[in-house]
Amino acid sequence: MSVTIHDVAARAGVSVATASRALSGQRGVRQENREKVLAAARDLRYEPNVVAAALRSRTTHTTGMVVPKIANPFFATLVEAVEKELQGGQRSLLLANSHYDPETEQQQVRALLDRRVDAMVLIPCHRERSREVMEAAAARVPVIQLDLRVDGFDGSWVGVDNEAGILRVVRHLVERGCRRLVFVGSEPTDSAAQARLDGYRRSAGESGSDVLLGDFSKEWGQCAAQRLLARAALPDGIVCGNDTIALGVLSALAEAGVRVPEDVRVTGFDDIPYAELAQPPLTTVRQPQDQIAAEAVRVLDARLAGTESAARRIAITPEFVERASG
Amino acid sequence: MSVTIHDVAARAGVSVATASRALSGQRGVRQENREKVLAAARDLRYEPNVVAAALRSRTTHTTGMVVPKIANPFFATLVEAVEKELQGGQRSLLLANSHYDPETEQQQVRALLDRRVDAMVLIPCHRERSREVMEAAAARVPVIQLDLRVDGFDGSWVGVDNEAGILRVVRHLVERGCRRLVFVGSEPTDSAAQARLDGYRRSAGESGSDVLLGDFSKEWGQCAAQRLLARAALPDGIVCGNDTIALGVLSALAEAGVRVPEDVRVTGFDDIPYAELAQPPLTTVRQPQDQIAAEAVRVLDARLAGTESAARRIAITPEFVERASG
DNA sequence: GTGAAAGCGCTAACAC
DNA sequence: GTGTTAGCGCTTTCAC
Repeated sequence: MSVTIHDVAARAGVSVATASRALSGQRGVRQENREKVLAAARDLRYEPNVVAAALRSRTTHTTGMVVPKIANPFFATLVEAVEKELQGGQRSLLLANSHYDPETEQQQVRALLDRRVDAMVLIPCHRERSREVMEAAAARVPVIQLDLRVDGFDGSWVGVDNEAGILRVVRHLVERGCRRLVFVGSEPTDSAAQARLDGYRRSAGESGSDVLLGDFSKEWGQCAAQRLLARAALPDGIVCGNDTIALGVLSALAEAGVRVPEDVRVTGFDDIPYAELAQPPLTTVRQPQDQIAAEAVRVLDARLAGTESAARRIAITPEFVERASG
Repeated sequence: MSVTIHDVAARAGVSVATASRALSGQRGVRQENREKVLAAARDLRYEPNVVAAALRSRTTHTTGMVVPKIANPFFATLVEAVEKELQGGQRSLLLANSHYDPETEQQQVRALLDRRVDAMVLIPCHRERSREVMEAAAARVPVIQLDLRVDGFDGSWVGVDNEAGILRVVRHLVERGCRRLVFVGSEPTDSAAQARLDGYRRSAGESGSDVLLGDFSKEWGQCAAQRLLARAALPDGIVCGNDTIALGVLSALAEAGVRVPEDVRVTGFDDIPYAELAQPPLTTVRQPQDQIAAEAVRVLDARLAGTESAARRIAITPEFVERASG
């Protein structure tokens, strides 16, 4: 069979306890013994069984993460950033996808809990229907909500101030002379969709009621653009709920021969890598994903260390990025 | 503490052995007892400790995956597809990122091995320098190489026929009248970069030697386009190593006022979701990621079941997608 | 079909 | 500082 800590201890001429201490870098082992153990481990090509360690120590050094859709570059970038933060602390990432379905999300969270993750990074796919599972998770391990959050749930959250972002966009468009705005966004099933819609309604004056709601896909962007093209008059500014929608809108407008920004200005949200590649490059609102991920892991670490127990809400003000489209 | 299988067994009035058998759905338990155990588990809200089960049974029902860059939508889509396939078999995905660095890749694979994953899905970031770690991994658990592979390593692989894809693109451009082609791709550090470059060199005739090599980023696409613009004469066709490069090329050309496809035709590879949104929409080669992921999991399952032991090489012919850019 | 008992490989008390 | 010992919670022989 494979070599165990007993073999290492025997070869080093110490007990398994000492071997364990030396291997896990604890202090309280004589330097000479520590070296003997490490040498023995190397010689025998010892590979620690972290499953056994996890069973005994009740910590798996694994963090669970559930995202609505990995293929969305915005979430993928977030996953990458979280993975990178955890990596620094020698932890692994157990990843699951909810496909924006609260029931799948619930199963996934349960599976992660069964696997005894130490902590969880969750992007709850529904403002309301994700509450139950969030509470269940938070009752068992430290949980941080990333980007999205559950209404009326008293848990920690890190994300951007979505309303402020949209306000900034609308102000910009108005300053550029836009008078007839329209919002193309997602049905407010998740908290970001809700906040962006709220922000638009509050800041867009008379245009505040002109709103087209679907989901956060490029297909919806294309579809919404078709509807706008079918109107008697085009708006002079299209505020999109995210970049993917905006990219869809842009492609449909280009196909119809509408000029951006001359005929109509278009804006997005998120600043995904493809926003700057659009023709024209997309004016948008940048989410600092590395910062969001770093804060999230920091909150989790504080909870794990017992340093902090109260729920934290960290809203980062996003950065407005002006490009040619708006 | 939390409720264990002993509590469930006690409440059901059976031994832990019977409880274990009933809970894991094994046959050889009287129907009546099975139901009593299941009812007890439900009443007590029993949550199995899969860490303990894994220690004893030596299977974690977890698959490890290492990708070069999660944020790349091509890889993200692959991750999503693999996750979906595993999900069907009640398995979880431990995900890691190599950042295209063989040393990081090695650490990540080691960490996954330490965590006793049952199998691994690897996208080796380097044709040569990933060999050592691939061999180490393959010696311990079933491993499948996805998309990329290691030169001269006798392990299973699932991906597309990259050469065939490029051949098809070049043929198309030549049929459209292109005579002065150029290839903008990545240095052949990974197997796909190599195969695409080879395919171009073999099929592009006299243009076969006109090649600009960098990496698979949009920044490189933009940079390469600048270099082409600085030439005395523009080529009439730009074959890009992937879509991200092509999107970068397209944006730089648009900024310079070059018309696509009138002045120059541009093609990509992968068919990421943003390819069809480009202006003009990008002609490219589609990789059937769902199919690739499904085949990969199937190969792994066959190895785990002991049904198959020989290395399998599955090359899927990719589909040519003609759009306006080429 | 069922139960008793023996570990899986490790860490954490506790004694020295 | 070090060793002995007792489990972590489960699955899996092996008897019956």
